[in-house]
Amino acid sequence: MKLSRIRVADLDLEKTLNCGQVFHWEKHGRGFVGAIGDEAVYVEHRVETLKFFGASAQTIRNYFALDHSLGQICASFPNDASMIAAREFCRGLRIVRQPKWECLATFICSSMKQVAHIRQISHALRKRFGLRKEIADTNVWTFPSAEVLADATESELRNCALGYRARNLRATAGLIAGSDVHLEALSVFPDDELRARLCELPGVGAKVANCVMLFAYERLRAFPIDVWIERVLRTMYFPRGRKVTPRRLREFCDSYFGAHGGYAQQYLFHHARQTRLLGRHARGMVANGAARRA
DNA sequence: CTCCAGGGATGAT
DNA sequence: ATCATCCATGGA
Repeated sequence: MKLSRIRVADLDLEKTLNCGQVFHWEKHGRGFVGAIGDEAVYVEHRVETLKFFGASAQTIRNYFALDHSLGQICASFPNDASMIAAREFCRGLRIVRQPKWECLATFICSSMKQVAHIRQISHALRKRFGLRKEIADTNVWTFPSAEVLADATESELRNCALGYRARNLRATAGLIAGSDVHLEALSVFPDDELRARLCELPGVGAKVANCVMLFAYERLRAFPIDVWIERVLRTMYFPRGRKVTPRRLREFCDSYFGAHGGYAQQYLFHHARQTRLLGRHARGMVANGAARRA
């Protein structure tokens, strides 16, 4: 396995692959193995250098979004205490460009699941329905197509620990496979219409739609609000807020975090999770340092 | 054991 | 328009 190299500054591969935007990369040796589309890939980050095998430099650059200017993106964040801390902690974390179907399907499976279990579901679906590839003396599996999952029975999907999500995944796979919906074609729509179209799919609501927009359609303004982010918002941005409705939270996020709100969201999410801030063992211990309301 | 998780769909106020 | 419930499953 002869590794190719790309010069790259401003990348934290570990945070990028473990922050909860993508769920199938696994540590292997000094790097990670996974799949980019149907290609099995090994990647390893050294100082200022990304070493890789299994795909073209162009594919690697595109997937890891090495063209995103993190300097400009971070400069666009609001300068409150929470954002500054998250920005510092997540230095080098990039929002990658995921294949659309894979991202949509995975996030349909994500509802009411911890990140660790989403990884388990992703792996189970790949191993049961995907294609096995060998890389770096180990195996990885590609994500199964919508056609394959549409042909699976609900019972077969439930065997991948999907629970009640199996019905939604199968139904949405059917719409994609039957050409009722063309995920690539949705790229032409502006954010609001894209979100509305995605929300028409079974198992897709505002949160999942925003994840798919951010992680697969490169809509860097999309701001998914999940239970973690809601805790961050209520604690840091709306302390002593009594009647902060979901609608009010939504309006705040869309206006306050700016053009790269999705990046800001991912940084806040990963920072809160990794530092166990606001977790159920540390609730209420973050009274000071709260950001001033906008 | 209990509690909770990168929510969504449905039906009742 | 907001609110309550249910939905499977497994990690912590």
